[in-house]
Amino acid sequence: MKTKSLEIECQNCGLDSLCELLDYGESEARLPEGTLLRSQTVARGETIFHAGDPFHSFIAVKSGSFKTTTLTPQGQERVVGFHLAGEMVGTEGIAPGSYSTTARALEASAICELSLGNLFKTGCPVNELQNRVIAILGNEIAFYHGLHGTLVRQSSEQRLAAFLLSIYNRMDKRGISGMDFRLSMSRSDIASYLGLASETVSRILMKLQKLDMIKIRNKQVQIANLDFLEEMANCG
Amino acid sequence: MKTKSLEIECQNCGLDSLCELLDYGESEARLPEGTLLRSQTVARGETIFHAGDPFHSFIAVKSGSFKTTTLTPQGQERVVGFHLAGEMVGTEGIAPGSYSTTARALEASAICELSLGNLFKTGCPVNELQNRVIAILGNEIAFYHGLHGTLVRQSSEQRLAAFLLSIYNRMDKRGISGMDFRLSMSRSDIASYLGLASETVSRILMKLQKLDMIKIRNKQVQIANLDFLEEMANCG
DNA sequence: CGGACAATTGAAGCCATTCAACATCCGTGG
DNA sequence: CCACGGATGTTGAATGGCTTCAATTGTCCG
Repeated sequence: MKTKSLEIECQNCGLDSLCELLDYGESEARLPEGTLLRSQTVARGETIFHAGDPFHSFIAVKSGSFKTTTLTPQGQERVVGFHLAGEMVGTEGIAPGSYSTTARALEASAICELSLGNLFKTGCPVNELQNRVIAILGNEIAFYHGLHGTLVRQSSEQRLAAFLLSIYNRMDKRGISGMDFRLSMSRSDIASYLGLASETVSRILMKLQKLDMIKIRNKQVQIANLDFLEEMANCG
Repeated sequence: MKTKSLEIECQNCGLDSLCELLDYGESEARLPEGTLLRSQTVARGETIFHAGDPFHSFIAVKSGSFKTTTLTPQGQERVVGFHLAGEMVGTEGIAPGSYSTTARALEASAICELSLGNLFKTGCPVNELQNRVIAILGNEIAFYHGLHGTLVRQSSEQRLAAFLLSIYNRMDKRGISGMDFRLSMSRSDIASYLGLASETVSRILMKLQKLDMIKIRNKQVQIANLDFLEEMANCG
């Protein structure tokens, strides 16, 4: 692609509240080896953890994007999440102690890792650290909780409109305009995520374009009428 | 109903890891007033918080059950969660600082409340307390995350079978046999939760009975063939 | 006992899937 | 740089599942 993968600012990253406490200023040198791994690059298609792997660190997407998938009992992949720049990946593994999904890069990406095991050996104020972990987890709960509304609506148009809006909102929240973005995932990934057939995703996207809500060219999406899109997501 | 609402043991409650730290033994007297409110009774139909209310405490269901709902832009209620004895309610409000749902008792119930504001004024070991809060939140993330698989599957049979299984598993986890239980919510509540029409819920439940997977009489459900039910939830 | 509400059942219509064919994109190697 | 081939995306037609509307039955609570 011609578009360079944009690296988000630390201040717009989901891990920032922890990083800030750990290493802003001169303190980074005091961290145990391997505690904070900045901007590890990940090639397109590469996985950063597999379902069943032990949970080992907090991971935030620094640039690019990931999909998380589970295997159905029949052995086919089901997409359960997309993770954009600035967002966390793999938080579902914290309490069980192991990941329940496999995370794969949808494009050339970069991640930051913060090791949980080493975290509490640092000399930094643990109270504050834990409070910020609690805040991060609370945000994850709120996000996953809010998903219900967008996934369990009958009309495929509503679901797809809501999906596009969610990407718009998530990018906007991280300080990047979401009016124009690239869908790094395939149509069938979207279909799997929303519980639709990939053909249906194609059809609806074309329809949204005919209705002048979006302009879509391959993977590039431009939101043409935000209000109209929101109306469709809400009302049908 | 003839069936008496069963109060779960503290050791099977989602809040227990916190309560244990706070007041087992003789320490309860030292807690600030209103920190821990044990077994507040809630009448059927009563709400314990509304969407938009400020988050004020960790809430666990001690007995009975609740539904959490949001209002669609058209003003109709959408069920986004059911909360059984031993489970937490309202955790989605922690990070935003306000609830995004309204929680209503589906039957005569009881809850325990643990005030977040007063929590850290106690003389108890805050580190350990925070660690347990983190564990609780992690569990919530894992639960909500796992929902995706059961909600986003096309066949209504699969969704309903998975729904019944989830109740079975959740009761089992809390030390109550889930082979025989009472559905405290209405058919239309289930329908709203799963994104189906209430008529479809009725039809599928009757069909599951005809297939000898369950026995159902009004709200009373008995699982007759667990393996078969699991097979349907997984394969179709 | 009666009335309101909830649940079941039937019939018709629509929407999404499925299967199939075709078009386009994109990386690869000539 | 262009041609090629596999992968991905689009489009069409037919089937089937779920919804909708409607009527009936059943249940709960005054």
